[in-house]
Amino acid sequence: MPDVKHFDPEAVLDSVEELFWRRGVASTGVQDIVSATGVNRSSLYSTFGGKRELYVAALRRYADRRSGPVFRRLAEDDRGLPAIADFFRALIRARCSGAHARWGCLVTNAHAGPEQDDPDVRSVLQDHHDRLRAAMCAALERARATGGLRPDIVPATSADVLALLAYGVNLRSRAGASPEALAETVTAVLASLATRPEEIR
Amino acid sequence: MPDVKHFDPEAVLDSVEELFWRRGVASTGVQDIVSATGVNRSSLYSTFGGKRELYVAALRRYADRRSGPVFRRLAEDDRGLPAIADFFRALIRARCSGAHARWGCLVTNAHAGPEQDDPDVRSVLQDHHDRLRAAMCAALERARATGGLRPDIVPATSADVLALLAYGVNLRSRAGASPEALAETVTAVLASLATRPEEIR
DNA sequence: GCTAACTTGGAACGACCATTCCAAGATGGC
DNA sequence: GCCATCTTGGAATGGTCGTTCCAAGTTAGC
Repeated sequence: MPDVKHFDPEAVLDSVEELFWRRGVASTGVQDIVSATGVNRSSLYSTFGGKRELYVAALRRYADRRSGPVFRRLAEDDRGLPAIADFFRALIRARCSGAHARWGCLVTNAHAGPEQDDPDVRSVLQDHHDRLRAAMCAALERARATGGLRPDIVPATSADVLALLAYGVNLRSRAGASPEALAETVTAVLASLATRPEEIR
Repeated sequence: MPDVKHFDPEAVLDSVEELFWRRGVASTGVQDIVSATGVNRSSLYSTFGGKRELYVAALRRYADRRSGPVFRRLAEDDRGLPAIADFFRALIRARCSGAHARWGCLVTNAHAGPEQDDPDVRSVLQDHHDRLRAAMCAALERARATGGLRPDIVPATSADVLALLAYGVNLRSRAGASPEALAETVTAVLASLATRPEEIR
């Protein structure tokens, strides 16, 4: 009976995610979203709530659709350390070149801003962190199973190390760190985990 | 001949540094600075320039007076790995408890915001990063000299690892990471560098 | 005590902020 | 074609933003 929406909310969230990712929450106004999407303010507010809700939705979307699949692939990859090496290779490439070069990671960026003390945001951060750690841990356990991990390495603890390392890569890539230097840093960490250096590939 | 300043610019910068540190650049208005310092807008503008200049000055001050001495102490400490362990112990304590708990590091935070593409800000970030790496590298070379470092460890590369780790600690502590978990993560990295586990203390 | 030089208080600026409101428009079922 | 129902356009809200401006106040040298 009623009128139907004249736009695709999912497509709007895509644009919003990109805006917040590239320019940050504080620097992105509702007007910017209106301009970028072509959707009217009223429609934005009636559909999503407000700026805060838009940000949380975009953040959740980023964690689900961008980080999520990557983490899942890592967790399901049964090669062990080479899987982790590939993860970091792809990460560094995405952070330093291509369409999103020097944008960092939306979730990582959220850690550093005032937005992180919003409970909804905080829960996305925690969830994201747990999933990253779990994926790392799974990959390390594969490495252990195939004998690729040094005997004194504890997967759960080293998963934390690798997670923090990923945040570091996300951060420093924003300031223009060279992909080569980042790759060397990552390789050094992986070498400290491997029984044989060639394990990392 | 002229009138003299009725306030201490250094004291103002102290307050400004704290405001930007705690609440972030974007969320801190000039009005907040006026209220916190009691110094009039006109005086602020005629003395410092504007908000951008105030932020850059505060950031530089943070790097010089907060990070600087800590880096210097680390670089001059001749104990090797225990010096690095102490550095991280103090870092974690400062980030997770006390007056600045969960504030993170002003320089680390600057990486994630839109302020980082200001050339002046960028140069502070680069300088800060270089000094952190150099201090880590110096400490690692001491460890090498005293035989505390595994033979396959390259100080310069591991310095990069430790620097990224420090950024990771700064970031995650903001989201409420437990000091115990962070300490365990750091210990795992240090253990991978040491010839003998007891080297870390 | 006068004056030149600088600081200070406080109002005012225009631009932008997120949000609200309502009349006008569009739609699907009858 | 009509109506109930939702969406849309666009103006308007009150607030805050960073910055500017100028008159009034304060000081040191003469």
